[in-house]
Amino acid sequence: MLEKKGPSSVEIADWVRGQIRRRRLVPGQRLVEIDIIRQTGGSRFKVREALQRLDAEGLVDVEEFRGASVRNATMEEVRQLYHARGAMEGICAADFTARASAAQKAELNAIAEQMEACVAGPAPEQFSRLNAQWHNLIMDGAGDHVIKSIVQRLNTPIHHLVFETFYRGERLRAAVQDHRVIVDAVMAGDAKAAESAMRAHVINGLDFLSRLDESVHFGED
Amino acid sequence: MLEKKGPSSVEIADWVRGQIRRRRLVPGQRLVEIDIIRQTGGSRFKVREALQRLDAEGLVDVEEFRGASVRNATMEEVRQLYHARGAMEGICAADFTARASAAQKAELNAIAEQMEACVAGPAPEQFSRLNAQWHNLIMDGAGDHVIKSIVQRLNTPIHHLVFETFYRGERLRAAVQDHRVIVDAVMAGDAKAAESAMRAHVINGLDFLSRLDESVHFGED
DNA sequence: GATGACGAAATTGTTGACAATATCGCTGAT
DNA sequence: ATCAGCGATATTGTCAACAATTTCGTCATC
Repeated sequence: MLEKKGPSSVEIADWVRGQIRRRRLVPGQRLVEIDIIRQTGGSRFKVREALQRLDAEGLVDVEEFRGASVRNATMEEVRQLYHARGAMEGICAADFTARASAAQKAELNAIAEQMEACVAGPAPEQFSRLNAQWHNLIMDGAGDHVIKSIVQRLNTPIHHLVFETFYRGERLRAAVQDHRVIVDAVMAGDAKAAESAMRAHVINGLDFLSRLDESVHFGED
Repeated sequence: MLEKKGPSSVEIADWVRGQIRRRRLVPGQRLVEIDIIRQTGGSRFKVREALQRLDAEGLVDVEEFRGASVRNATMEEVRQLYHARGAMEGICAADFTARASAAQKAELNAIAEQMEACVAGPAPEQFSRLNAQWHNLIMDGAGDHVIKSIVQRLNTPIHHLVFETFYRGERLRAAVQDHRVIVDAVMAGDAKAAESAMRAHVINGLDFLSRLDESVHFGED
């Protein structure tokens, strides 16, 4: 008999993280323990452990006697997160160039081509999925697992922002161009060029976001 | 009346982190809840919350029914942590060049000069303290608080390794030279040069460590 | 003497009840 | 009508007892 054990604190933390990524929980919203218990089936103890984890990750803010709430990033914090991410993914691009297998490099190119074909399409979800695949492939092929986990943690608070940008056609076209430059550098075996191109690519995303921010303010309540 | 409350989970986590940094707790060592309760005065609940936090930070490893133990970094993990740190501190060096006040830049130079005078001295602790001050000043002056907190988290598992290197005179001399190059770039207002010099400086530390690792193996039990 | 089963001790996981605190609505006086 | 004070309710913090699991020592057997 498989007795259904309740979820572990790690699984509960993953669940909350997923809710935040899907925008079912928005910045500033309070996380009431009872609600999480009802929705995940976990015990109160495990829920509180999970919230401590998320607080350590910087994703939620736990205040004494006032509970947890989803942290909301200022534009300056977003800027720093993007710069950090650009630097880390740049390292991965260089390592990918030097260490990835031929098959992985071919797949990188294949995904980039799929994205090119997808630019005109109406579904940003598809594009976003391919984009995630592409970036993950680089970090995996580089063998930089520690850096990958850091990047994923950095990304969670700004995940929805990244997704927002994919609703704009111009951003899609720019991203595809950036990817082409990076793939070419990788294929040519030029690690330094791949690194700086990847870094520029991420910073381009930040610039695009900054311009959006000037017209529509994300950070407001 | 100030009733002395027990330490919070954050304070307990800080205590454990400090013990690990001071090498009173070494990699692989098991962290028994009872012992931490006795030494910190915290309740079991808070101790467990603290251990979850540290697990989320990647500093300890919590296994089901087997408790927490200090995580033991492989040389490959150390390599990635150094590369990540180099990239992040590089960003800070560039931002420092662009954004720091004249007073902060003068202080940066002053600390560098103190370190130069300290090279011949017998106390690596003094040098290590100045080094930490110098690196913190750059991150503070750059205004990159988010990046600073990431760097500090990355550093904890390798803190003792960084300290080890300061026992060797040749490393001290090399570090002082690197610092001079960085300070000069900052003073000249050349952000790009400051960034690449800072990055090279951190990677130099890694190289030194790698050479040490070939003769003396740190990672063994 | 080596090996495996068994059980006691140590350690961690879980639960529920209770205390402390904040939040919000209500009452009443001005 | 407005606001201060007060109390009820919701939520979080704490603790102690109990259950589950691992670990280690013991003893019998081959």
